[in-house]
Amino acid sequence: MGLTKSTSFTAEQNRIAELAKAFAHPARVAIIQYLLQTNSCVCGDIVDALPLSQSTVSQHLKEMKKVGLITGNVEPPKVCYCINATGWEEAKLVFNGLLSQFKKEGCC
Amino acid sequence: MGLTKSTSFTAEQNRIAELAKAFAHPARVAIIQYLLQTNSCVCGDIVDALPLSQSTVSQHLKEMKKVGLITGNVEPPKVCYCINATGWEEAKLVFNGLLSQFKKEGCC
DNA sequence: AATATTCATCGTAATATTGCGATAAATTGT
DNA sequence: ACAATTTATCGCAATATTACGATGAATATT
Repeated sequence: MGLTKSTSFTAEQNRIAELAKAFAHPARVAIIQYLLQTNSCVCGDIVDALPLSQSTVSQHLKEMKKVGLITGNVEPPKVCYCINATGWEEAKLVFNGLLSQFKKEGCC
Repeated sequence: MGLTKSTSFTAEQNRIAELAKAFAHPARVAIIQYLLQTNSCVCGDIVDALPLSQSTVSQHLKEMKKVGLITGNVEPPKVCYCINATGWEEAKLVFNGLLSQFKKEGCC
């Protein structure tokens, strides 16, 4: 099965894949769009805005935080989730860099 | 488990997620980079360039073709895989559109 | 027709992801 | 201390993904 070591690929390839995963599920996209569109960014509000349970949303948030795309500021008893400017800039660089490489004078 | 219907989310959210999946695995990224960097784009060459079996590479190519990011032109007995200009433009629009929405005057 | 080449598909196995309910942890307010 | 609120984590189940070898399909060559 999926026993491909990440060492089989370059660090850049692994990083791109990692960042892309943060966008590779509609719930994640919905969360990101919600964070972009509001200033509230409280976890509970995100849960209310999505057709998913609190625990599931929490997991998605955790994953996106792990790759550096969002941050979670504790404001007891709540947690304020936001886009992480640093990670977001990296994503912009990475995706723009990749997507701008195609010149349509292609082969076939 | 993963019983979230895609109908729970907007068509746009599903499409973004679908396109992101094409970039969400290092092998896919490697394939895309290979296609960007060469004009050869023959399936066999891609297989040789990756640490994966022919059947596995074929599956990845199939998936990326399904979402419209690449094309496969049959040139018996070979198949020439290329970036699909239309799908690529859509990906650029989609990701640029999303990534440009963040203004750092954020909340937290 | 038989063979060789190239790629797609099938069948199967291993792992990863997604999801939820239940429960734990942390803090506030009483 | 006790209850209430909010979020994280655990444990489990279902599905999806990834991977490979084996086999099949298609075409070109002999």
